[in-house]
Amino acid sequence: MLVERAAEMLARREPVTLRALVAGTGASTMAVYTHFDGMPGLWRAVRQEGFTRLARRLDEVETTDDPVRDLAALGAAYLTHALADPALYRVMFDAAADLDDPDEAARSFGHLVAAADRARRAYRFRDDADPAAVATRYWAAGHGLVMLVLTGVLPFEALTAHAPAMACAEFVAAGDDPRRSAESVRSGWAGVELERPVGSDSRRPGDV
Amino acid sequence: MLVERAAEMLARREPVTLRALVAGTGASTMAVYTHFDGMPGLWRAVRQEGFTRLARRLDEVETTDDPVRDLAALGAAYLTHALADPALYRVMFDAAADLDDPDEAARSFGHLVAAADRARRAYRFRDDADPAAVATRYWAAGHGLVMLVLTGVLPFEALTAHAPAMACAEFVAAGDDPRRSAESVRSGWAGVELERPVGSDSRRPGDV
DNA sequence: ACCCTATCCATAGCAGCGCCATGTATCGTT
DNA sequence: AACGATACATGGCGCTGCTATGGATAGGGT
Repeated sequence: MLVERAAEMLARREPVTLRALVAGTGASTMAVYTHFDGMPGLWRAVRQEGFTRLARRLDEVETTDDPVRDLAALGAAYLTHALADPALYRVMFDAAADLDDPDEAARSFGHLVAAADRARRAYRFRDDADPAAVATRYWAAGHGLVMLVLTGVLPFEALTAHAPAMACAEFVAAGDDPRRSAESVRSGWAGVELERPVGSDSRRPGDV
Repeated sequence: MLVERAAEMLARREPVTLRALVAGTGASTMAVYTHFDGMPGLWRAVRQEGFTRLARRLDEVETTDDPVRDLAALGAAYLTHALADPALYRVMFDAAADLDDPDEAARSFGHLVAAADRARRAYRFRDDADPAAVATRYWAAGHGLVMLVLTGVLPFEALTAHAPAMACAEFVAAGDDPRRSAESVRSGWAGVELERPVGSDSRRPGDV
């Protein structure tokens, strides 16, 4: 499939051009137009693929009786996804509002909202802590951190140095006890080993 | 100057191409090569211009005897800068690690570190709260939020809905009292009216 | 006053890009 | 078996960033 091939080229840091994409597949450039309605359509499909992979990864995070731990685990899975294919992650959020099926992205976000709501019902978060708001802030914080790392502004080590603390900050702000929060986050991150991306990403505007 | 012109075209959402850039200036395409060493060099200069404008904006934020308020005010100025020219902000962080003068970006960051350090010395933050770490987390959180808004993932209203709360979360995590923190943030945001960008940004990969 | 040198820029043309009009082949339907 | 629809290969268009070449201008040394 051309979308997978595009994702591979993205991961290999090859420029994803129309001709390079179809070369070797036996297909011609027209295939991109009949199936994706041109390059913008292909990029849209690639973004969709990125969100599909993310959803798959978040689906695998198991639900425990500690919802704050689950939130931390979801965050760790999210960062793992971003590091697994940094170029794909950047493409995902280059125009994340333009997807074929926005519901898939919403479904991933729903994992966060559900966990936040469970934390509220378990009296870890305040009763008036809006789960959607907590999820949004948690997500935005993680997105910002990982983006700064992927663009080379912050070093790779910044992820492990700051991600758990930032998660804790949001959870405590939502009402969780600081000590319990720290313990849950530690537990949610247990076994997660973030892997440094293969090469520093130094795209320029105009690159893919 | 070609850099200002590029920034204007960016703000007008015109595609910034080499020929369109020099058209009307009397200059020819070669000027970009003698002065900027090609388009990548021009983009680097545009990013630098973006960080210069940011630094100027942060310089104007006054220092008071409430360092947490100052942190909030710096954050508000940062978001104001991002909204003043969303396209420029996106270009800035497209390859923010590649600048002619990285010290300028560091100087802006230094404002945050200095304010965090003053908060620590004023016993608002814990004594072991590393000012650089606090500044980094605060920055990452704000960057993530504003990026999600600029890419159209979150609505404009998300800024005012979440930015102060996210700031508070970081400050409290650094040791500040929740009530005092909320009051300082409110004070730092006083008078700041974020303006919705002119049009929703719907770039695609390959666009500028 | 002269020329030599260095810098800058205008011209024109290159290869590559996304895109699409056209003609051909292949498939499923009746 | 004949038809209609869909998918694809070809070739070329206009655009992009880029650069080799040559002309113009200014500054300094003799």
